[in-house]
Amino acid sequence: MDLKAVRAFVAIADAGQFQKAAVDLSLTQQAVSKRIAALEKDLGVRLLVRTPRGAELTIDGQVLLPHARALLQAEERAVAAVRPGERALRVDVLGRRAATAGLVRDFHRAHPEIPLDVVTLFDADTAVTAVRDGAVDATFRAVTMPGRRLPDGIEAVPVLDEPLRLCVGPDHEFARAASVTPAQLAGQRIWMPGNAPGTEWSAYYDELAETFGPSIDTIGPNFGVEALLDTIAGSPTLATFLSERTPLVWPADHDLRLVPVCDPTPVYPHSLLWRTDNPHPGLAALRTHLLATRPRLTEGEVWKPAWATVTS
Amino acid sequence: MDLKAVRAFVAIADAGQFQKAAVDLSLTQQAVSKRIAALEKDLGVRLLVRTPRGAELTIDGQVLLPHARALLQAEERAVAAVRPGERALRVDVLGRRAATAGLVRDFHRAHPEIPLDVVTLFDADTAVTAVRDGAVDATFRAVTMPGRRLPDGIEAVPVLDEPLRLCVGPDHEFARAASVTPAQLAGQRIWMPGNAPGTEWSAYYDELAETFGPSIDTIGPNFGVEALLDTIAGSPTLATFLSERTPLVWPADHDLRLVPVCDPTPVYPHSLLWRTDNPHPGLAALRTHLLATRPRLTEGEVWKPAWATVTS
DNA sequence: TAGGGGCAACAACCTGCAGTTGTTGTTCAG
DNA sequence: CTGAACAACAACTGCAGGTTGTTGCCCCTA
Repeated sequence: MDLKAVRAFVAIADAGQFQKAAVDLSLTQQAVSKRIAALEKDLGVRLLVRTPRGAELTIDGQVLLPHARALLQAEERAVAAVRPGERALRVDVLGRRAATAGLVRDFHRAHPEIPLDVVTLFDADTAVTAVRDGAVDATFRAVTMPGRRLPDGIEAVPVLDEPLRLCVGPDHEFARAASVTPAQLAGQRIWMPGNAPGTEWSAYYDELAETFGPSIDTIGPNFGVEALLDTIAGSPTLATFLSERTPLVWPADHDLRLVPVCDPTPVYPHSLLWRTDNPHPGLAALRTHLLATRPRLTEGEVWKPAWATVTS
Repeated sequence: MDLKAVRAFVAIADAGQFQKAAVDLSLTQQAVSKRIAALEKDLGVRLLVRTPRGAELTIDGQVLLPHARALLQAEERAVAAVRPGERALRVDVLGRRAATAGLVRDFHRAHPEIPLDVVTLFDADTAVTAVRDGAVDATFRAVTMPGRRLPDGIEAVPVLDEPLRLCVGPDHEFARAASVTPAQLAGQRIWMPGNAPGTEWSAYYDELAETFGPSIDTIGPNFGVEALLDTIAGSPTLATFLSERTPLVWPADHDLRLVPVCDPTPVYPHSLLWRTDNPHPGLAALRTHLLATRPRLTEGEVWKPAWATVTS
């Protein structure tokens, strides 16, 4: 299917005749005629009945018309999404399964009128660079990276401290525990696949392991969260960290437990980063929304990596 | 924007490299490379970063990808809508403002899983022919047309008797009447634009005028229902017929009245027509839904044209 | 460190299609 | 009966989109 032909079809449906449609499209009548002939041959149905006074839609034409308009609209949206200037608000999230993706979803529900594009960049470094260059308008990250400082003109505000939960199967040693302490995790095997080295997730878990002693496998093949939970559910020794905010379709036949971790509670500190002089109107709305809906900090003592402390 | 290029882009995003995408598309790597180059030039942004081990999405590429998929999906739906066989259920309604359009909307709400296309054909004759030829699966019409009989193999069942309401402005003689009788309408001027001669609407109002004596203008330019209501609201003599089921955005500043017509109540008899041997699964669902939600007949005496009486 | 493999871009060529101009055939209004 | 309006048909042309052949880059391995 050729979009130029579709555009010609819609133009004729609007104009009622080939001639006028051709003028609208800055083409000759013959060119329009050919486009329609090609489209009709493509689809195998007649779309227009040619009369001496113009053209009328056949039944198939009537049926196609709204779909054709939708198609052109989809094209327009696609082009607009990457058009420099006046494009949709672009937000980078750590991962589509992470809690920040939920925050963005909430924002979209609250402000459906603001066009939104969500991307996932490789690591905080890439994300900060992208924000600085204006390639994305905002990013949810744990600031700052170890040994790094934010570039000038980039602002950050903490929006969510995400407490970790230990996810274990029914035969695990902690399956019936009301809670565990990080100290109890020393020597445990915790599996966190899908965290590429160099990302701040990986750095976070590395520091957590170094501080409290569990062995955390942040590498290894990532076959998706379903496969991960499958493995956890069947193992008496393996565990993983999950957030209670992680939007999951919990498999009904897996008897998994989410055990809180306390004294201190390891939290993953999400902040919103943006460029101070970014004039995008959606950005201000996003900041306002996030601050308004920001939950209270976790009660009790929390732990986060030293490098992740936000000054604000 | 060229759909072939978009398809190449999505193929690369899925495959991770030009080479494999080219194989998937049954093209050479060079052709795919050219398509992407053209697309990038078109959009004015770089979509892919070429690496020695394949290609990765840029930020713009990440943003475009879901839009590109949506675009291809819209194309697929458009093609499917006119593909002979296994296409969506096609229903013809008298007009998108008429009550039958509301019935179809209700059906779609009740069965969103059944793909539906709505068309509006010129008159009952065209509609019945279309049903006979299989071009549409069902039509809502007033059967039978004067002097016509339904072709063999076409079945009809009455689904709605739509009572007419007289719509008048605040200065009209009947503006404060609780109801009027058709006999009272003798000599009144009633304006029903947009009913082309030869359609059953027109035939209906002609017979109504002949039976009870009002003068009904079924011709004249149709500037849309808003313009009609505008005129009615300002005139002390003009009136029009509306159905209370007509889905309208009632203009707040127009003090229009809908006066019931009784003794007898003129009703517009909508029936569903379909081809007995049409195997479309959605058709059975539509019939079932309509019969289940069919309202009781209007109370009191009703009037309808002799030719519109349904034998069932 | 050299060599081979894998990948994408570049170059040259070729086919065909999309556009143009010119013309015909049909219908309708005056 | 004639002219105007409209769409289809015919012939020509240029370039877009494909092909094959080749280069250049990077990475892995011996």
